[in-house]
Amino acid sequence: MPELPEVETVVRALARQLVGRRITAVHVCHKPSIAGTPQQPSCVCGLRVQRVWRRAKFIRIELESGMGMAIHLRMTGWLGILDSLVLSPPPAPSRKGRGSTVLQSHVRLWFELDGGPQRLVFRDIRTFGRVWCGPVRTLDALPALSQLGPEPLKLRTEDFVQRLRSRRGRLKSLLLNQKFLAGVGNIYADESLFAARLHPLADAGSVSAPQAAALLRAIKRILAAAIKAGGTSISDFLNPDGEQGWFQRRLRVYGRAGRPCVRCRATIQRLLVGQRGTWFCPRCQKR
DNA sequence: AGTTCCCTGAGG
DNA sequence: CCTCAGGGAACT
Repeated sequence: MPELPEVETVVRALARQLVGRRITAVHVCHKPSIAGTPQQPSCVCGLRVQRVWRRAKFIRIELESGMGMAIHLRMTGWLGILDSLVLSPPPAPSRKGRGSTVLQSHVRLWFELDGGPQRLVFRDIRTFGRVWCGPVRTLDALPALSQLGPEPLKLRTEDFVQRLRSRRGRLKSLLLNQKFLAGVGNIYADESLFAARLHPLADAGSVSAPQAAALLRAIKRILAAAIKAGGTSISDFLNPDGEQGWFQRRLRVYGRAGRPCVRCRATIQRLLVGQRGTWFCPRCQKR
């Protein structure tokens, strides 16, 4: 489930392999993956990749002539460069390998690259991911991109404190709201709230200024550590080279229902917040 | 602000 | 067979 650190991991790996390459052809095998694209993906053909960067959980690829792409992996999207592509059916349930063959199932579209057989491949098991192609200005104006809140790693404490304390509602829901803060998802919201000892159901407006400052510090520290670890691989996430991240070994509360809190040994509990699984320590995290 | 729905695979 | 995983658009 790619969140900010996983998308950053993808972007860093892709930038190395993709900048300077020219896209020569496009194949779309699953139309819904390009629903809402301003122009057909073929609009990027013949253009050289100039920059690969991240905004929130969006991958941005900028090409010559002011053209570009925006890609959202949602839960099960994967982006990478494959030397060969032999479209294969989804693996049988027993085949849980991480080998290169698995990366060739659920392929939704791919781009051919100049100077070789390599292809930029987008695969996505659950088909929630999207690829948008068109002029950079048009992509920037898409509602999902233009309405994004600030990047947490660039946000100043005083700005976050002010934003948070002017809002009402459940603290965790606010952290997941991409218009409020861009890039935090379910895993890092729970981990940050745990680190800051704040209850996921706390009312945002009732969080004190020092608590809010501590929360942003926790968010920044955890996101930075997860980027350094190459992201979290709970079920699906693999980087463009097909490798797992290792931040899942450092999760302190996410997915640990029924197990003892690493700080106080109370039993970690799970509840639903906005239909999202939410893990917290009932003793450490006060409302 | 809160709920529903989209989708496929894993696990009970 | 059932439930769960979850980002975000669309809905109430």
